[in-house]
Amino acid sequence: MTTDHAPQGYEAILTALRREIAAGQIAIGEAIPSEAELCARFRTSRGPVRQALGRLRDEGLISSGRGRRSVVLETVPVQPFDVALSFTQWCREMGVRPGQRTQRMMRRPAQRAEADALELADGEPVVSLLRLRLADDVPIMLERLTYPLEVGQHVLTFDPDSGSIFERLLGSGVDIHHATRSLDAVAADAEDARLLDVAPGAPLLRMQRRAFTMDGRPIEWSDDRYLPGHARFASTTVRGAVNSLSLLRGL
Amino acid sequence: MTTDHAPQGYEAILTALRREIAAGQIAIGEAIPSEAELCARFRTSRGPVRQALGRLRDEGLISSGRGRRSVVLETVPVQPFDVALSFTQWCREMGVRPGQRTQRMMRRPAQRAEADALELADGEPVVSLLRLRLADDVPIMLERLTYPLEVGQHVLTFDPDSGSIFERLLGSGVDIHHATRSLDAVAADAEDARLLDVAPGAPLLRMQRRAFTMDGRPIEWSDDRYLPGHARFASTTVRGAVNSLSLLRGL
DNA sequence: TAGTGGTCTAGACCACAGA
DNA sequence: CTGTGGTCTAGACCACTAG
Repeated sequence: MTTDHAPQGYEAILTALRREIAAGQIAIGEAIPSEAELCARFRTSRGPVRQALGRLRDEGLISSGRGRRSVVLETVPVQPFDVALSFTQWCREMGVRPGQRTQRMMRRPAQRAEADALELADGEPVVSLLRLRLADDVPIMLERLTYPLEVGQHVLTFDPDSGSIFERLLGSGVDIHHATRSLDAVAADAEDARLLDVAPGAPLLRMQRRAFTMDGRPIEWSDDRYLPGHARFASTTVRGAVNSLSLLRGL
Repeated sequence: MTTDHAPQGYEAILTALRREIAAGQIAIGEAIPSEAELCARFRTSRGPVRQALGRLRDEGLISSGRGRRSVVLETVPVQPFDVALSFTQWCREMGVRPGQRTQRMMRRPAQRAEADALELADGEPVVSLLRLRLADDVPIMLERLTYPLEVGQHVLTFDPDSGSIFERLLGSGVDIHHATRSLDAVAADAEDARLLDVAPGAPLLRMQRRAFTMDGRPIEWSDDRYLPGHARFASTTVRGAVNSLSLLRGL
């Protein structure tokens, strides 16, 4: 669902700068052009220029401050929303071939944790999947997905081994607007161990996710368990910018 | 290092709205005042109002879009920079009593991984600490901190059981400007197991962090291992907003 | 002191959602 | 259709940094 038209307005400035930084045309530690120079180059006023620079700052790509030139930081790449939610998109971005082996797909009554997460009554029907995800044919992650029936019907009529459920849902008009994620570590249970080919009790990195529509209805609940060493999560925090990763107390 | 003066300009709008949302004066799912209303209320133009709203959007507190009113989301709290970097600050925010039991503090030559992370030559002197961190006297996290000597000297002349190293460094004029963090899961080694009181091999949530000055010099390298169940990391991602948590390939 | 980025003003046009 | 938020313009003043 990524539009690949040449961006206009402040997004043109944003992608141009992002590209130049990524390509190393502006080295780490070097100053980017001043706002005045960017205004001239893109024939625009300061508004759009500052909008683009603000985004780069929030992403941790540059550092700026009163009186100083803005400077390129050593940085962790920031991923767009789609990549953040879709294993398939993530693989593409990483240059590996995404794969999946669906273990189970079923319609059944919601268990308590699922009902809570999806804001359903206990026992209401949900669609649940258990899929092993592969990168270049190597098992990397085990995902347990749960959808309310209304959403899950689009999944039931879909071959889950054929590609991205996320893209399928978007194509079906399901509007995923925002998501919350929680990261912790768990010991592999028997099923995890068998499918990911590790010893029972081995440490796994778990990401639990809830996805919502614009009006706040939960439409997906997932429990993804990653093999450490094959995947990790990263973030950059800059003083004065937004910091979207929080440390919370236990469940 | 948090200034507590009454904020001015767009920050006044920001904190006012944040407070109202936090206090539940605007319930989840409800619309916040329109931009025009906020302009009138704060006697300002759209610029500052939009600056405040943009921040709230990036933080995942509200959702907005063309033609629609902006709406309060169910949300994960966003933590300021200090809280994100300081266990002591985090505990205060969470309403628990921070504690620490320093196991080791020493000056020694850098090991290879440390030298890499701090951009030092192999064997250059560093200051390293091993501290068990407690919340309400319960062990929660084991931290291994490493500083280049130049920074570490401020730590050596400090009683590490007396409080926050982060605050000590800020007070010594060490300017921590940005940080990168990486999250994965590891099995507890013998030392971890003994200090955190778990079985060897038990899963731990690991956060590795590098902190930098404004000009990009690394000034801290840390490896924090959290007991799962006592702490987890969370993030909210909103379509169109910045997403500062990235999934990366293995190390 | 000259130039920078941070903030603000007071307008404007547009795409879109909801009544 | 009206009002909303998204974007843009062309100015302005300020605090600050670097030369």
